[in-house]
Amino acid sequence: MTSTRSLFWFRRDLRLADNPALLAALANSDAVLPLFIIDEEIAERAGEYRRAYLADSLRALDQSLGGKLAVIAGPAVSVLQDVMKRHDLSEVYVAQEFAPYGIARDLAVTKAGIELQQTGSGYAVSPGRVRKPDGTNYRVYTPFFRSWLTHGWRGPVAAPKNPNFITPKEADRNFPKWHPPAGVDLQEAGEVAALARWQAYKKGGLAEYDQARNIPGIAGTSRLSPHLRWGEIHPRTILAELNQSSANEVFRKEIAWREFYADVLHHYPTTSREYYSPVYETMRYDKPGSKFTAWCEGKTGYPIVDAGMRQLRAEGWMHNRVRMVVASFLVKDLHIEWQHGANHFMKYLIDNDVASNSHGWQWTAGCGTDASPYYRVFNPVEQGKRFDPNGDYVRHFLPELSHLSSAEIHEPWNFLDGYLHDYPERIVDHATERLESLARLQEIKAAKPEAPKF
DNA sequence: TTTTGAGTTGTTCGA
DNA sequence: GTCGAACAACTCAAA
Repeated sequence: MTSTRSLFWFRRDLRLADNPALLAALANSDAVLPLFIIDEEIAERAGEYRRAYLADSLRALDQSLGGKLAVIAGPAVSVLQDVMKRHDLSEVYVAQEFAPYGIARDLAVTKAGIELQQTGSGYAVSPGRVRKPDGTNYRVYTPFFRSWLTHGWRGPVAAPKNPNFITPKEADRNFPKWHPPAGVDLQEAGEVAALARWQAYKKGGLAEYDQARNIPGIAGTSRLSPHLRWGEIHPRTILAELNQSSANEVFRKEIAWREFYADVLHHYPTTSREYYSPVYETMRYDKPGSKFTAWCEGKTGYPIVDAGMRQLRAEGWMHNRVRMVVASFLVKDLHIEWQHGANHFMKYLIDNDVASNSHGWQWTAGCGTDASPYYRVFNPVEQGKRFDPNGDYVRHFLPELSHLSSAEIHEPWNFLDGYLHDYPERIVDHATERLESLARLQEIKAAKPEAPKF
């Protein structure tokens, strides 16, 4: 019998535990070369934050593999062809990808004559699997969630035992030397860190998740999003350990939101960039200019908005409640199209998942899968007072407001010393822009019905 | 087919 | 300050 040598191509599944595709590679081969391909086009586009996180995650993965991870930069097709030839590898094992870029890349690989052995995906239920009784996909979250629960998923599988990995040549171990910008502290990457974070959160914050998740000033969320984005932990691993308590149920629903948005993007692949509700494309918007710059820099004059935008630059991450507030502000107070905000987020976020990002933005912009009958316009002052009542979050990211009391901090314009330390004046008046946004909505609502002539 | 009920995350207004 | 209704008649799922 001839020995079979295969390639395992790591992409968005940078882990050994609960990785059925990796198990399939090892089960069907005598030896497996683990490889990660650096896509230089993406690396160029990605910000320093994302790149630094990936570099950290690759180092962690290599450590788990006993120093046997090959890392090669270049176009996927030519790297695969070259590596397979040089190492005499006959099969390529992967987990299926569903984001537009991954789909296009894998299609190019397949068209070049390289067959991909696909097992599993980064979701408990792969996109496209949850269907209504009539076979069509869901467009509303709650019915999707119920159907997703009914569908169910397999349990987690253990990491491979005594795997026979091929040792790559030093020349094939080109780990990127990417670092975060000076003064930026990213959370630790890698499978070990992901599992440790999950276990600590399960023992600690999870029991209060339903209450604490909306308060950005405390560590009430799990911060597992970057780990899920890179597949350092699989959602199955998390779901298998959740119970029926209300806090666990809310957390399970957040996992399901990730799966819902992946499913929606799967069925409507252009919605990563285009309007899910096309009528919103006809709305009047303002071109991004100095106000957009102020938003990016956290200098809008609205404390909760500015604190969020500065957290993004400080940590490559932003609290979910605040993501909604800053997104609503960009679209409904500054009248700037959601794609500009989504691009900015993708550049900075270490959890940059295109499905969750684009559809999270579209939900807030009003053009997404929100089933609400009314047009939500977040009030940045009310949101600040309600979810950051002590001002802890604002104070942490806006030192120029740290002298203000919790009663003053969300409305510095009402207090004599509000601008003592050069905090910017408000760039717009929220009440005015809210009405402007509603007026622009009326324009498209009025234009939409094309009445028959007779 | 037609009908009925439900819909993540909100805000404002007036009692 | 608190609380319920209105928002606007919508879209979608499911029976």
